[in-house]
Amino acid sequence: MTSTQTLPLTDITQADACSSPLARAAIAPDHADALARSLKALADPARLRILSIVSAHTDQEACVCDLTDQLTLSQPTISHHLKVLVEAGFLSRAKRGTWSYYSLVPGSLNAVAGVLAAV
Amino acid sequence: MTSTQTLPLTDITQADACSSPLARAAIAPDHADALARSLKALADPARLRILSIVSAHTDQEACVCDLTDQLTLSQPTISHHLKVLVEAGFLSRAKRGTWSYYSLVPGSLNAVAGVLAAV
DNA sequence: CGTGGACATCGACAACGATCAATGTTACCG
DNA sequence: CGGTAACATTGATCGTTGTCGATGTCCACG
Repeated sequence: MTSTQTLPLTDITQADACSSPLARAAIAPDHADALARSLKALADPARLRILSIVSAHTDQEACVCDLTDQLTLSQPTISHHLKVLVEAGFLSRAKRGTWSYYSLVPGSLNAVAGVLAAV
Repeated sequence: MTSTQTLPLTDITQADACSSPLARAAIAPDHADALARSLKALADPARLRILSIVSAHTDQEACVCDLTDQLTLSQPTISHHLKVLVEAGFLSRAKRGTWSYYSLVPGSLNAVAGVLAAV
């Protein structure tokens, strides 16, 4: 194949020759920022285990004593993680008597997973 | 086939009265650790934009000059983010001539999304 | 009331991570 | 051969974050 160098398909307005054309638009910066915030709330082993323990219960609900029992972390640390997950919209808090019950926000995890797969 | 419905619904070794029974097992600690590492690599706006820019190209491939053009970050910083994404298994690097081309590892994002939805 | 239990908040500390300037490395070109 | 362009690596800085002990708050129960 002689390298005739004839590739005038279009006069590409490309910045450089190394670049290939785009099939679609990239993610918007503020969208990336929001998704990164959600992922940051999930990107911790303790918080993932908390979410899993909560969702493993039959009523999708667990109290803090369930978590302090299974995680080898101090109670203030677990409270901190719970706060992060609530503020990120993955858990909701309900106080009944002396106990605080945390439950999964339905669809929140699947929403992030869906957005992530679409990146 | 033996039914796995061997749940002794009676007196479970429940720690406290506040706890409800479990429907399934929680995530394993080392599994949570691995997932957290993957999510940590994704939990950054710049890295999400990099992945999006790469996957927006028709051949799922982009060179560094494409990224320095669109991201308002220094070239060393972008190189750092690319290294993180490669080591996490989301991107692969191919050097051709002077240029380095990064391409998506097929299925890597969907795999994390799937695991995340199953937590 | 007062006491104890369940949980949240505060303050501090150590480790991590995102960023950049400077420099190094490699390939292409005259 | 220089020289330049593309990209990686290094070193340093500085904000962020996971963790814990100490303390505070609220509720239940004698």
